[in-house]
Amino acid sequence: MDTALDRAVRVFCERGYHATSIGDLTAAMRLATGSVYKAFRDKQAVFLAAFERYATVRREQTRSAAARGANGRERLRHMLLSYVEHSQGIEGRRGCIVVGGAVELAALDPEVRARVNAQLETNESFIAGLIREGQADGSIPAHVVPEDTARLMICITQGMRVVGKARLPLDGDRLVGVAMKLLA
Amino acid sequence: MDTALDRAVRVFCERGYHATSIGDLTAAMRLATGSVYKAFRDKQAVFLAAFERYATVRREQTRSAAARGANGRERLRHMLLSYVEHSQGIEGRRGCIVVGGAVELAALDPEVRARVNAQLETNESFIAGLIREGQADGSIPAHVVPEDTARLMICITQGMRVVGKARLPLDGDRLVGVAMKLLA
DNA sequence: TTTATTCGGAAACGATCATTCCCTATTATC
DNA sequence: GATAATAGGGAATGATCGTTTCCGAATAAA
Repeated sequence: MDTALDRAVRVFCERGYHATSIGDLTAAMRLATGSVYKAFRDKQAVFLAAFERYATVRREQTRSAAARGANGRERLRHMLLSYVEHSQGIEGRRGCIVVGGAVELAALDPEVRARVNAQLETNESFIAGLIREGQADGSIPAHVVPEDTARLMICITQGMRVVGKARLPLDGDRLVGVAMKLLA
Repeated sequence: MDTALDRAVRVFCERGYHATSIGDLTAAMRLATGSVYKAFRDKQAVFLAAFERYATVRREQTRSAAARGANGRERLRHMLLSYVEHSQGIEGRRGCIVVGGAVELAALDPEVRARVNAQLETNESFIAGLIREGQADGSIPAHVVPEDTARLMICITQGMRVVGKARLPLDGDRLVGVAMKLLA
């Protein structure tokens, strides 16, 4: 079932919510129509489950990428680099279900909007935490405002997914090199 | 007709492409079904026309906002501030048709993807130009790389539209204050 | 005044959508 | 070994989609 959900994630990432038919889902999940409706109340429920699954996986990936840094500043650098990588190539082309949910459904579905907000705020808190760690270990100046910088970095990461979906190339080292100025 | 197209822009911004039915369009444009198909080949053509209309208006708004600055650095500051304002409140909630096109259609419609790319690259060139102006007038250090910084700023602006659509509040002065560090 | 033409409006079309229902295996229980 | 219960597969359903077609009104030409 989790593997079926992973396949649903891919379809929703690639095609978004409205362009994904139940037929697309059953084909991707290798499940019949009836089976999908046995497991989920309706299409929105499939989307919400896929959303949570995606968010969980991405949270872990982001955290493990950050963990590779030796101090707060380096952890932020690795996190940003990880975001660029995921915004590029096949995965970048496929897209992010959080960005898709925000753009396609935030205005139409309060339930989805709440999940998107929760995910964005969780990420923002994580980034702000990394900044504070950096200030504690001396790798980031004290005058950096964690909340403001974190919110701008959220804009950067979400924007990278948009640009990546449009297939503009992103150079990780150069982009992150510039972005690290925000911690000066 | 241009006023009808403006109404179509609003609907496509708010609901995206697939969630907007011809019925939604005719209601918003105050046109009958037949009249829409007299003026446009199909739904995609309406979207492309709305896209171009939106892009043109936004280009002018961005340029006139930038023009309020006395030097390159100040022009960039005003441009970023303008983007935050447009990403907030009613207009932010409504959304950006370029971001919507990128997220919802870039993977499915090569024609839309080409328009999105063109719009992003135009904006990026404009920003890179402002940076070079700032370097020429001494308001921006010479070691700033125009292309890399411009691409990151594109990520920032597109990301702000995503975050604004999710209805997270954005503080213009604080956000732009942080972003201006990229020009240090 | 009459005729031809253009323009907008609404009904009708086939296709596709999300959803429901029913049937068939398979497993577990007694 | 028989039976009840459950999970999965696929056809049927009503609604809605994008699109086409036809009709009437308004305008311009004759």
